[in-house]
Amino acid sequence: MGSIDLKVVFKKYGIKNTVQRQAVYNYLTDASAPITAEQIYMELTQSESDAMNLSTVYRILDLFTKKGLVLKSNLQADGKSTYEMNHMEHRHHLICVKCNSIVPIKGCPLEDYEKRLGESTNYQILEHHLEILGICPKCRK
Amino acid sequence: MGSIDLKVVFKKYGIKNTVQRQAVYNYLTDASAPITAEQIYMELTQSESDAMNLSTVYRILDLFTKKGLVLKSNLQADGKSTYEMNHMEHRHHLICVKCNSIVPIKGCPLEDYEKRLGESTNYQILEHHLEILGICPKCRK
DNA sequence: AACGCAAATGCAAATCAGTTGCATTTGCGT
DNA sequence: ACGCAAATGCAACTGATTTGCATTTGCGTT
Repeated sequence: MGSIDLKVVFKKYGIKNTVQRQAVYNYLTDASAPITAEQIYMELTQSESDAMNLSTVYRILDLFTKKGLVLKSNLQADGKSTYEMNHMEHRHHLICVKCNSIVPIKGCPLEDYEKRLGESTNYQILEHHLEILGICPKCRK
Repeated sequence: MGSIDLKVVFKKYGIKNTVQRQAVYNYLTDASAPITAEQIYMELTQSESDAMNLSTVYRILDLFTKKGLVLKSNLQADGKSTYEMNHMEHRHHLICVKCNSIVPIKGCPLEDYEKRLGESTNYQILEHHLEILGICPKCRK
């Protein structure tokens, strides 16, 4: 968890080191699911030491997203954007609708499909977001 | 197109018949891609005869969505919601990151995959959300 | 064919997520 | 330790969507 490590990580990405950025980074690292800017703000603000302004949270999330450290998505039904760490390897998750547990899925079912889709539509396909919802073995009982 | 037909359709869904609702319904029926409330409002307001208030458009879209007549989604990166007729079939969309246009994709690449995934993980798969981002032919130039 | 009332609409004001301008503070290279 | 560009805090703003309330409209009833 050391702040020394983070300084190095940030430098690699050309991101200036600040306490606020470390707090957001650490919070995102610990988060097991995509979260909203508001959630991050609320949580951090509760732990006094990491209090910061909401607009700063937005600015940091935008920065991290631009630098490729974080993934932003708009899939939420309520229209709020969510953010999560970019684990670099393209990944999808299986979400249990009962217990909300999230499990990463091995492999991506869309690799070939994307190629074909790009050819048939003449779009330059850049990326995709996929989440699969279901009920996990434990909750099925 | 007939308003007589629509009256019947509405009644089937328990929707009271009004000129505004007919106008929105007809406009959505003719639209080939998901559109925003604003777009519907602008278009209808231009054709004098169908002029109506923006909040009415929102209310009608909410109603249609609740009744299952229309699908709402928040895929747009710019935060606007889009609406389209519910053709009852499971659908995904291709979103242009430059112009934000949205095009429905024929077929779902995940049908078989879901079945296999369910077997291998022992999850009961319920549904999935997928958005594919790219650059459309027009914007590629 | 007019009547009455609940539901729908118009309008303006409110709300909510996210953004921006600007004064102040902080990190980092020298 | 110094100085300046970049980051933050704060408050005001934006743009999409929602809401309260007065007015209007659709539709079953007489």
